[in-house]
Amino acid sequence: MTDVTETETLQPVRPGGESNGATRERNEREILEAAERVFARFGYRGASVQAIAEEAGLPKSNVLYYMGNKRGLYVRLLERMMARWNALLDDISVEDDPAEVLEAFIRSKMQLSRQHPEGSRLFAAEILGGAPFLQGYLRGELREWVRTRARIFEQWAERGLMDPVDPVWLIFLIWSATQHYADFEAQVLGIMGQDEISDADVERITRFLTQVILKGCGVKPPSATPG
Amino acid sequence: MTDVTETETLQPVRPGGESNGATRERNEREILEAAERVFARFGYRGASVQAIAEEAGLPKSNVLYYMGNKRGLYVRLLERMMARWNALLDDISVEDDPAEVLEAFIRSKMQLSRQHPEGSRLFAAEILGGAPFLQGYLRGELREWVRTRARIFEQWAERGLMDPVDPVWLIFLIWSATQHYADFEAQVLGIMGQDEISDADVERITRFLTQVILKGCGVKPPSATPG
DNA sequence: ACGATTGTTGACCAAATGGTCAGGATGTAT
DNA sequence: ATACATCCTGACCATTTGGTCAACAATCGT
Repeated sequence: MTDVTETETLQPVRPGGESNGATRERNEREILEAAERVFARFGYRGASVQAIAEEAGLPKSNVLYYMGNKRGLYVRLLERMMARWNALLDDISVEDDPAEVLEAFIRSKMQLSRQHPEGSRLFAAEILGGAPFLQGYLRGELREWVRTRARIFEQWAERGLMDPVDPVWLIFLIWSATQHYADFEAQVLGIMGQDEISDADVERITRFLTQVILKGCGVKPPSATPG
Repeated sequence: MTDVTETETLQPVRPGGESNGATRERNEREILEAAERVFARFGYRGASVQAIAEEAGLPKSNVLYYMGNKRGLYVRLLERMMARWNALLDDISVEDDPAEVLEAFIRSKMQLSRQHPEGSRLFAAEILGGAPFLQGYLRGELREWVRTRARIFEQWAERGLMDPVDPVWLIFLIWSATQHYADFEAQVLGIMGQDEISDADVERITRFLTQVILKGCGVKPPSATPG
């Protein structure tokens, strides 16, 4: 493809074959997806390696061959979910438009719940159980993330761009409202009498949340900044 | 000790002993509370009867003596939680003031999460796992409850008392926002750097949610109804 | 005092749990 | 073809699971 000639001489030095790596990659991917479903449904303790193996269509031994043990598999899934999380935490600045930022925030969080419902539920189950594996993350990275956003919200309020609401609770409000459609999907479906949440539903919900929350916080809709 | 002579002749007419009933009541209460904690933390499958027994300070056999089996115990806890739920679902009418009703709704839901955090988490875990035991409730009672409220919200909108937002998503928004502080308590505490949510916090959060949601829906604050 | 109901619990069971391991199958590169 | 690493998996293990049961203790109404 590219001028990999040099690299080719370098890389194959790795132990074993390379298409083996392909097999590993394929199996690990399927195991991870199966495990995500099972852990999300039954929680860490309630999920059995056997159930994960069956979900993946593999013998239990094979799952353990790739993943080592149950705990490691679980931690790996949590880390993968945190990585997805971090991927959409693009930086914002006081100079940005509050309406645009908040809408983008709601929209991206909604999409994350939508695209990875099992991961979302896995995370929820972990927190429900007291976050035994995520204490550090919550009190570290995530806390810092919240703190920096909160400061910006406060500055916006000082500039009269939005009401002086508590920024942390605003963040919690957005999190809970968006996460709800993944975590409580069974409840939402049961009440709406449907068997799935359509893309159109998601779009409407996103607009609803954006409208209510922005208006509720007194955020001025995006406008050409006055000279 | 006291002049119980009369009472003794009257009450014991009941079948079996009466202090027996007291013993049963006391033990069942403690078992239910212990079980609620354990189920909330580990989910249905993840919770073991042994763990519940230890939490209650009783031998496993004794727990099973009172509760029959694990499934029955779990169902009983769910029903107890649904009963608490229903207790605060007082009827509302189109004639009521939207602001008052919505505030009361937010406040009572917040208090339910506050007073029964384990029950709240138990419910959340059940829904997370696909609501295997609550399908009927969701598609029946609860759905009907939502439908009647939704109609009233719509009528309020027609009368210009609030914006024409989708009433069902408004209900979900309130549910998620309030439930969040019980279900995601570990996250909230981790980020706020506290080890408990104080009464004052709850009051402030309630006010925040009321303010943002009412304003966001264009609900006119309570006022003396004009002529 | 006495029979009956209720409460208590250790011993026990088949099944499932997470995990190990030996031994073979499958490939890959030379 | 040979050597070597990866892949695969059934057999096996100690422990835990939900649940039963029989024997015993406590309390009750009479």
